[in-house]
Amino acid sequence: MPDALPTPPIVWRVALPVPLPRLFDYRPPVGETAGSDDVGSRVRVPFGSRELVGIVVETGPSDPEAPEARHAFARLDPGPILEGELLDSLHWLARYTHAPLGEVLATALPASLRRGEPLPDTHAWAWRLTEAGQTGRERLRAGRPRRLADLLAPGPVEEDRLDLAFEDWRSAARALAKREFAERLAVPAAAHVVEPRPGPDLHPEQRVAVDAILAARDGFSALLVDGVTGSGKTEVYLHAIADCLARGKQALVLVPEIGLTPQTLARFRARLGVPVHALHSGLGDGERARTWTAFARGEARVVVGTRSAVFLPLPDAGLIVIDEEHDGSFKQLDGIRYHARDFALVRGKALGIPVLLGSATPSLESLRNAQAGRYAHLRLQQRAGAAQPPTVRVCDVRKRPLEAGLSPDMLETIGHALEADGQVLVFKNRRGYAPVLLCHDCGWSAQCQRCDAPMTVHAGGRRLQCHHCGARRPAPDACPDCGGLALQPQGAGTERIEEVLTARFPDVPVLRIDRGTTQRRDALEHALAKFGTQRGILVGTQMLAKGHDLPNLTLVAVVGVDEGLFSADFRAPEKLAQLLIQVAGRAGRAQRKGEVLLQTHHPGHPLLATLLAGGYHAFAEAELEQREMAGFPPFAHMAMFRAEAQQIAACEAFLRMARERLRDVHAPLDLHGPLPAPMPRRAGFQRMQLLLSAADRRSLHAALDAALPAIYASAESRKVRWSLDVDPMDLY
DNA sequence: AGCGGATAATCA
DNA sequence: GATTATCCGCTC
Repeated sequence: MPDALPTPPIVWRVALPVPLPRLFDYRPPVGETAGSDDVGSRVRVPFGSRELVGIVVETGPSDPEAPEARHAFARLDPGPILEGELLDSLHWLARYTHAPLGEVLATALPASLRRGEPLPDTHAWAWRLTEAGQTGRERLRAGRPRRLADLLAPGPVEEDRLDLAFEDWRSAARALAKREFAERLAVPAAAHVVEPRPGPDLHPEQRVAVDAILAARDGFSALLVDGVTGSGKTEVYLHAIADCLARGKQALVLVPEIGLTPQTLARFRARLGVPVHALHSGLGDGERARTWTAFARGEARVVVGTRSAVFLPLPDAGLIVIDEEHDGSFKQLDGIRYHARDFALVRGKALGIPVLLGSATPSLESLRNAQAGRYAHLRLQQRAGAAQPPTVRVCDVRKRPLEAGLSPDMLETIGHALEADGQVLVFKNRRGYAPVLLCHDCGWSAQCQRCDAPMTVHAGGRRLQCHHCGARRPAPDACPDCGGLALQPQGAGTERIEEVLTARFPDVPVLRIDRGTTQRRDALEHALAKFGTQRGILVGTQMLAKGHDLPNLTLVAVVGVDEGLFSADFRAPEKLAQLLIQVAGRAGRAQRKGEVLLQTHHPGHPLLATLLAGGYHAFAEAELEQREMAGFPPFAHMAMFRAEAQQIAACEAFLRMARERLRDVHAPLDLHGPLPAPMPRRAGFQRMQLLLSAADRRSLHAALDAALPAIYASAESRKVRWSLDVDPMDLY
């Protein structure tokens, strides 16, 4: 009988947050054993000279060929924190983005859990009366504290219920607490349900949509809720979510970065009768981890969140909603370049639940999927209530004198709207005073020192700022080249438009809304609330394009149309059409009929003509034909390698090497590049890119799978910062 | 990525 | 001739 070989120890195969496309083996801490139920648990391990937190993704006998595995320091979780559908879907995401699994798993976890901190408590808070409060309650004068005390008299009430029961209870609670009449206590976060409030009656189109969603609730399907502005898409979501909650299931609602307003949350809270969690970048680490854990434990039922909320565990999933599904903010542009909408669809499929995609201006990808029968297409073409669609007019400004880019006709129309006591929105997608500072004598213009881009003029002409790297400096008084004093701001941003309108209409308030004036999340809400419905002018960028109800808005004036008409990016027409429709949708949401004025030098441009004559869907149809003829997405599939380094030669060497490795695998690919990036120098780095395009997704992925090991291993890759972006949104 | 070790450039 | 910047290679 041969000698028994020593049995190899069972090791953990751990995904670590490092940019290396492989797993690392560890033996468990001395005295512990590894088993397959460790998969999904966090472990703290030594890695070179440092210490990292990783996730066990496999267990098995150690590889006898490999150097002996080190011992892990500790197992951090008693059981898996990533498991089931979420873990499977994250595996899929790592394969699809061709990113290391460890980095994908790290992006999916809230920061504190990524660092290895224990899962937080998920208790809720409630208020109750103290004994002094019980006896002293009757002596309180009528008012908020008394009202709150009466509410608490029968027993403790959760804060979520107080949110629904009366506004501003927090100040009343503080008053009671100060007198030691009431106290806050931790209570289990049971999914306490109060009676959901019924919404308004559905109109027939909404009814059809809701019925279709409810009929589909027992399995995966994608439903495109394609409804014009004001058609009541949110009401449709709310009905679907209420049904999902009534069946004891969880609902995930994804909204664009600027869509998560207090109003949106208040509306969901008021209607659904359960705690509605918010998840966005403004939240602290602790709060994010608590929400994540509450979902993992099945305690939380509904979340409204931005992109990263797509990573929440949903053990009792019933529905996923992606509102404004066309919005660019669903795509992450750095780190793991995932698309939250697409990942949500993958999760919905794995979970066996419906996924609603809502928009007034669906992405061409989604429309194509609807046409091909992969998505149910639910159209809402009527505006709810009394609202009527605005009239849209093109304002030809050729040969007209412009004042900060505003034509006389435009100014006159604005004046008329103000005389009729209306509100006017002037939309210009450029912040700052002017996009360029130019010397009229010699042609010099102010460029950023670290980027290939002109600096934007700010502060009424006194400051220069780079919108790409954040550099700032005072504007020069004289031209640095010729010494002349003929420096002139060229073109107009929101700041200059505000200046011109203030001078022209001195007796009405002019409010400017852009990233310069409105940094914080709720600042926009406050500013708009303060502005109210009075006669006046709003000047703003994208920020004003969606959401906010402005019931007295009668005129929307769009000034920067032309810049979008001739961009090299194949997605530019789609983005412009979506923006125009979204901005136009701001007008006439209530009783008063709205008017939209598009100022352009190209009144005959086919994009504008099609959009005006046939609306977004006519545009989309024409644009899809263009894309098909040109071989662009959604009729082709793309990926982009990007590289940046101090030396452009290093970028070029890396991308040429990548191109050769991709050619080696003989896949049916089109390779474009290496080419300079649209902005060849940014923040001091030289940048180049290599575009891959394939008629079918499978060959694109097969080629990448085959070529990436050599690309990772190459010497060239260590001399640059490089990334791979599957389904890039910006080619130029 | 991040770290340690090695080599190359800089300075009293 | 020692100290600081850049290059390399490795991470179970």
